[in-house]
Amino acid sequence: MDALRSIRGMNDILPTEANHWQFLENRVAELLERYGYGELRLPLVEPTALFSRSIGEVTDIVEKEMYSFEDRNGDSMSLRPEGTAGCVRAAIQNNLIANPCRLWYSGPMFRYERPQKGRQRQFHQIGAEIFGYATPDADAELIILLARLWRVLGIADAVSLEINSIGSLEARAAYRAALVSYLEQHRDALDEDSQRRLLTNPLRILDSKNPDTQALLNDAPALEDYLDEESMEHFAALRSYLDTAGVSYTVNPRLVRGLDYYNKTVFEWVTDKLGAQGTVCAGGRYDGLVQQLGGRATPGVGFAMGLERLLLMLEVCGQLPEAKAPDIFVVTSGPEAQQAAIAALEHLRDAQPALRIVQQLGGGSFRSQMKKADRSGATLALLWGEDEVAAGEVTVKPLRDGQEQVRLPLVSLAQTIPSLLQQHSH
RNA sequence: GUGGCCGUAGCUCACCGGGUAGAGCACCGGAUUGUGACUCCGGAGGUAGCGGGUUCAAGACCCGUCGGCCACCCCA
Repeated sequence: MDALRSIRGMNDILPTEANHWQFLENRVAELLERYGYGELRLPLVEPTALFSRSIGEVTDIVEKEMYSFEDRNGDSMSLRPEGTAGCVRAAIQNNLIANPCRLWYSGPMFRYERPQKGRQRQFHQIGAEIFGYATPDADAELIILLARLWRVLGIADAVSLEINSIGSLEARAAYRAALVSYLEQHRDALDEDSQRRLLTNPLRILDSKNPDTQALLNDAPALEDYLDEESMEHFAALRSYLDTAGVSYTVNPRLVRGLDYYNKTVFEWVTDKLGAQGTVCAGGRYDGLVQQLGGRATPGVGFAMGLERLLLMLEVCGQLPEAKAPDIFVVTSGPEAQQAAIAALEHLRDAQPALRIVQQLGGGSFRSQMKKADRSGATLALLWGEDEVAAGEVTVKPLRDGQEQVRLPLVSLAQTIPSLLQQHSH
């Protein structure tokens, strides 16, 4: 019988890697809490309509990338392809937006795409949203927080910030019409994908990777010429906050985003170190979304970062934490010694809860147990044999620095171990 | 959804249309019967992704399929 496999693009995270995940998740969570964000834990499955109404009916995400199905009641539901929609839904449903608030969430997202580097079908994001402030200081806080995060993670030199304003809904609609009208006159010069986007999502043509298309865009109407006064002021204020905070950025007038709900500010942190999937974190403002999803009109702004991509960044930048070796590896010889060791180790764990203590299971010759002790990377080996049991003692052998082993009375083990570890760790 | 490259031991990879498919690392045992690392000796581990075809002969060539990687697309 063929062994079953995980679904394509949905990967197991193995222990070594899980350490890296914990490291990253802990750093991000600590920082968000420091800025006063509260965690929200959200369902992985939501009504399909939540996503089609927020992300946009004709976006690729909704049209061909969602895992949608009917439950036994016949209701259409979907695995969430992103986090903002669910967060907004929860904020409305639980009336979190009665007052302004800062929220964050994390977890797996699902999109049916062809897997490649930095892109899988189940991927993980941490996102944060601010509700209730129309002012650009909210946009600035998020971006400044992120700049700090990259410094904390040691990847600040490898990412750069691009920002843009896509204006109000009305400004964007006017611009879209002008852009489409221009591009339709040059339809034949457009690449195939952009011709398709002309009908579905014309603004996305702006960040096409096709050089001919980009050349054509040089003479196209510019988004910034269509911006409304309020959006321009908002954008100028944001830039000034960033300047003051010392956050450097480039204004990319062709930066749009794939999701329909954005207005005014959009931003992306990008890198050239991850191949084709260079966006590590992205976000923007969505002042109409809460109302669109049935809540009282409430401005919002937020971001999401891709954890798989950030882990790749940490690896590239040499910022992953070292594997955790045990502090102590326990070797025993004979059944009496094993009995004595089990009892003694539980006392030690009571007295020193922070220690990582690994006991050899399944017996084996003393020699092979010692080999395992060495391979484990432990700082100290604790050795119990007949002699030690008879004497009520234990042998402590340093494994890393070539120092001599010592024998201790069992009763003093718990209090002596910390200084021995200190002394012999490399 | 489209295209390119790739599937041989747990891992990294060799091989050559013709003998029983190899190496390094890892693993197990021993040299050292209570002491790891360095060294030496031995061992286990493979239906060559799967299915079909060509051939006297296929792991190798062809087709299909599944999987992986990369790019397009999409986006975190």
